[in-house]
Amino acid sequence: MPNAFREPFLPLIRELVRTYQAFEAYSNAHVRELGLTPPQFDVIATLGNTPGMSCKELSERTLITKGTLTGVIDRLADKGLVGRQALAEDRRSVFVALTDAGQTLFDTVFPAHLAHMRQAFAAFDNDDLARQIAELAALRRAFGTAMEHYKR
Amino acid sequence: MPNAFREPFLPLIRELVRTYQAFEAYSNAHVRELGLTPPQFDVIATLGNTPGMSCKELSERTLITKGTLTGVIDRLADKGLVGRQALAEDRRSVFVALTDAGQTLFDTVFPAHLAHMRQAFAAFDNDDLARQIAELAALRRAFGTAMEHYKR
DNA sequence: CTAGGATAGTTCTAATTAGAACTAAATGGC
DNA sequence: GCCATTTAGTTCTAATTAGAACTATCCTAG
Repeated sequence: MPNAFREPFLPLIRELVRTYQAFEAYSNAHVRELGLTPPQFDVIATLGNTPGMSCKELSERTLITKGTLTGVIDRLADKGLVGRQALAEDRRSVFVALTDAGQTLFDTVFPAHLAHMRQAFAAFDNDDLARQIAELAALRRAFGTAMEHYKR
Repeated sequence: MPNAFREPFLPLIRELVRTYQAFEAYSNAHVRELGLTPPQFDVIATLGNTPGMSCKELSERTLITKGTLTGVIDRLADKGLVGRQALAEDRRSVFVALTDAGQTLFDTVFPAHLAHMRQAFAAFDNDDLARQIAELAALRRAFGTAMEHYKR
């Protein structure tokens, strides 16, 4: 959203959007080479080395909306990578876990992806990372606070 | 993409994703109230106060891919907000500009949206903004550099 | 205990996304 | 001038997105 009006925050918005897109481009280039879509990878990564979890928890952890998550899980189930089970203690809930094939895939692709991402961060030390995290957190909180006021 | 492995950059990735999503949630809540989708708003904002431009330039400025842009422009044209024209000097090109109705809408919604976004940044001074821009730019360049090496 | 309200997951809609395929047009090396 | 290559925009596919509607289930106040 360019166009003048001399608002000093506009360049920051632009930088945030471009940084996020650069991240996605870099991360997703690798994920797609693994034969997965980005959301599919997120689900597998989140389920990896866990006994599984409810759709609700998976949605919260991956930030994928529940409507979309159903489709993502469907397609992963079709690939034989995840399985669904009813939950006895809450019959509205569905328990989702990696299959053996899914866990095997996780064991292969997750370390590879970490190595891929690590390359982008090679030039940053821990102080750099901590500083960037703090700046982003401040920004995120500002949007969250503004959102609370807006919804009022 | 949670899961241990103790990689110090993982929290930064998470923060970037969450900050971007917080931005989108805040920005889009307002845009949707204006009766537009986020990409539609971007196109109108980009075309506002300009004589118009080619699809290619519009795509570059909004970061909307050309396949998607065709659909976005189609729907804006259906709303009577933009018009298309052939370009005499390059017959492959299409020139896109706001209609009078589109420019009127821009004159109404763009300042409103700036005011909306300004609220989120109220607590930041110009030094804050400059610092955040610099941190994000460093991060973006790191992804860009890693991407160049990856493509090689 | 009961009923109203909240919730989990699925289904649905309109829109968007990446990227490929395509056609028409432009470009530039030879 | 010719032709191979590149490019602009459209069309297409599979997947995803936000959010609403829905059904079944759970929770809690009275």
